[in-house]
Amino acid sequence: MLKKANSDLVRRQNRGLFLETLRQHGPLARITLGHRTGLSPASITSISAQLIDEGLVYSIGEDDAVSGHNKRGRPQTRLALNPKATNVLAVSISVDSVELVFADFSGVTHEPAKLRMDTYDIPKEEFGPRVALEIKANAKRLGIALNSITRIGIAVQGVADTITGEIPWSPAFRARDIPVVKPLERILGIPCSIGNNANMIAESLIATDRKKYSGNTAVVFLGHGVGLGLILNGVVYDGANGRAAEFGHMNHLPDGPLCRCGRQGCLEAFSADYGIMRMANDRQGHDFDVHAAVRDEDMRELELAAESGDTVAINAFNRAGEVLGFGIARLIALINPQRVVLAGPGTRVYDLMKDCIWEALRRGLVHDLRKYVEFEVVPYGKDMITTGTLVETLRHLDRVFATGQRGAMPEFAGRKIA
Amino acid sequence: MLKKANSDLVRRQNRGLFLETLRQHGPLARITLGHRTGLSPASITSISAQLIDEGLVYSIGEDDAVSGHNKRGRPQTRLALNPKATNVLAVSISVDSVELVFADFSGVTHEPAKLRMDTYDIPKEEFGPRVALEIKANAKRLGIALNSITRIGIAVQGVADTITGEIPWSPAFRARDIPVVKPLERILGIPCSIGNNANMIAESLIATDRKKYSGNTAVVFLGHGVGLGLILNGVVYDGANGRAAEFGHMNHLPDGPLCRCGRQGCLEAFSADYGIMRMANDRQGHDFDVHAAVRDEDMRELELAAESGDTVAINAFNRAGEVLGFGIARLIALINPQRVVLAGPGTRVYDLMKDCIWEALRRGLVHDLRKYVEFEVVPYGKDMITTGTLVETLRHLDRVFATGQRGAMPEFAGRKIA
DNA sequence: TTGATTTATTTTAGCGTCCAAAAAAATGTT
DNA sequence: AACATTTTTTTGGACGCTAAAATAAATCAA
Repeated sequence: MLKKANSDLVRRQNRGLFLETLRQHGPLARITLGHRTGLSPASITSISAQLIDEGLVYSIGEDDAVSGHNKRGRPQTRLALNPKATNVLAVSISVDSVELVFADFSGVTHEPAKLRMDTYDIPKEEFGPRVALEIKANAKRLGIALNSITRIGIAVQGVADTITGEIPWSPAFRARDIPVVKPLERILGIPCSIGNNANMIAESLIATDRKKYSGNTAVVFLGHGVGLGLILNGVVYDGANGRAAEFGHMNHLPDGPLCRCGRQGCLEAFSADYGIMRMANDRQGHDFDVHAAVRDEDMRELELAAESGDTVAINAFNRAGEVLGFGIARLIALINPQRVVLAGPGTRVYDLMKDCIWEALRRGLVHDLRKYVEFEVVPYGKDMITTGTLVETLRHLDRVFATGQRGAMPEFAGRKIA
Repeated sequence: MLKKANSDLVRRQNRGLFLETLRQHGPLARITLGHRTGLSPASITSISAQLIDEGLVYSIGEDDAVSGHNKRGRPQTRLALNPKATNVLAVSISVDSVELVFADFSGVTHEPAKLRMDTYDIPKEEFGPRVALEIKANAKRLGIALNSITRIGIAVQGVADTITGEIPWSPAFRARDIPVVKPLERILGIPCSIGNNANMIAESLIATDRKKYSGNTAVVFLGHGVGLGLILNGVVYDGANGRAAEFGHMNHLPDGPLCRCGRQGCLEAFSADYGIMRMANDRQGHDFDVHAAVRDEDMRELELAAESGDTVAINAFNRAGEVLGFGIARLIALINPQRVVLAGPGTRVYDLMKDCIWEALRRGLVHDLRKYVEFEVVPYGKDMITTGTLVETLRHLDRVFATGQRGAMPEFAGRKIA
């Protein structure tokens, strides 16, 4: 259904386009902005005057060697996002650790603050306040005024409900339905949003190469669990309850091995670290505790064993790859993405899984569908999650600022710092 | 990524909104259009004057008892889509049959023309021309000038590639990659588009109850095959190659029974009519010809047997339901839709499958995801497919006409009728 | 019958945003 | 110093929307 359009929409959209373009390409001269956005020089002048006036954008002089344009004529003056316009914060939650990354409006980050926290056993109503406390302390430490932060993005390992702002289930917590967004907003008075790790990785991929990833892309995250970020028509897909893409808990084999979620035969029960470890230990029975976190060194050891020819270890990784392959086959049958990206620490052993993934794809997917999909394994950087969270958060702010009326941000009205 | 906005966009969007609103609600007075669209009376006057001038809309007098407003004051004059503005055509392709439904711009249809055609054995390059011939003949018979038809929508059982306009694979054809859109466009000189049945059913559901279905909805079609129409964020999802949602060929069980697509263990191999029939005949081996169409009377007979207590028949339907349930569980894990709709002739025996579907959902899906999804079985009307096709086609035209410049329709430029 | 009242539609005057074209600015070239 | 070149700003107008005023067309009430 279309929406009513008027000059307000035009302003919002073109200001948004202006900010987006600066964010993507970095500082640009007005003339270049004109080319990139398709707007006329006159409009660019007008919009930039406003944005400069509002403090969102500033002029960074002539900057000597503007590549390619050191000819004659009036020199270009480049415009940039004003770092001082506002600050944002990315929070990444995983087992026993919470990471905070502060950034300014131009996207420049401070050194990440990695906090150890006993997430697993913390009472659920204490978690939000505890994080809020840490945020206050670290902001203070870095000399960032709390009221200069206009938005907080949160990434979580596990299921994130983007609508309620809670964590319905996560390997990081024993408890369920942990409220995060509400307590943080209440205590800090700053708008928050939450999403899952895989979606954030998808966001960071879009940011690094928009053209490549902004079609229909599925980002499969391999690690302690198996996650999925879906980019559909250039936008990260959230589902009806903000809980889409529970790829790890997509059933592979009815009545298969026990999964952390309590069901049997989920993909994760084969292909996540604990599934692989269980398989390697040949312990299908209930003497294996699926809830125990697999220690990184144990996993490394298993990888080494496989690489040096241990058949039991190799079989475990092969099986993980096979099941993953069938999962991806199902995914492709449903979504028909242009591109499937494998990411996460689990890709370290991609070589041990590769052949089985492909064999499963051959067995489980018609050639017509398979042949168009491009596969890619991306080297995993831990910062992909916080980067993606920041990108998402800043883009949201761009849209808000594009309205050009602070009044259009109800969440800012009468905001007080607790 | 945002797009540049200007007054052109505003015009397009508001004219589109105007037409969409009339299409959805039927004839409306200007004042009501104002309320529905959010546009001011002045704008409505201006837009309607243009559309009337262009012949897209006309005034249908006062029409006596305008419900609720037979009070005093200046009477409303209602506006309606002008049936004479243009004509469209929906073509529905299935095994041995091609159906043509002509409609005018207001959506009023002529009696469907159901043509018998030996689709299965027709040489692939003859199919398009053959259909074109039938279209010409039937248009003539109905007194519809070919050049009054501005768009043709085609629905097909099986896989439709919306980008190439071909049918990569369909149970209706022995051949593969049957060109449809190109020959029709070449011979008739009319823009065509193609889609699959399940998507068209999804379109027709959106048209009947926008509010209910335009969130995230999955429409599962049960019949000779198993299809899926995905409505994501209110829009029917097509995938990267226009071939999304090959739900029927989503693998259920590695190395399971042979499917028509040549793979083993596809969902369809259990839950489509031929899968059920094979199971009932207890013929897992290769003495069962998966390519033979199941006759409707045989299927009815099996249904009757099951309903009167035949355990073999009951087991076949139960198994079909179980596999379908696991398929839906996987679908929900990936997409997290608000609503899952079962449609198609296969729903006749929903009662025989219901319990197994639910049991499979219980086994294959975490409760957290399951609890939010609403299930629905819609009575199947054969016309859902052509209705959906027409709706989709007319909406496309609305958008084209909304530009207000025939020049904006490159496909119309210099069009000649062969 | 006539004027008051009511409701729908059209007209008028003005606003915001965009854009083409002209003007101005700032530098290089000769 | 005059001209050339390129970027940016200014000017003047177009388009589409809207509030408010004007008009239209009916009912109601005396």
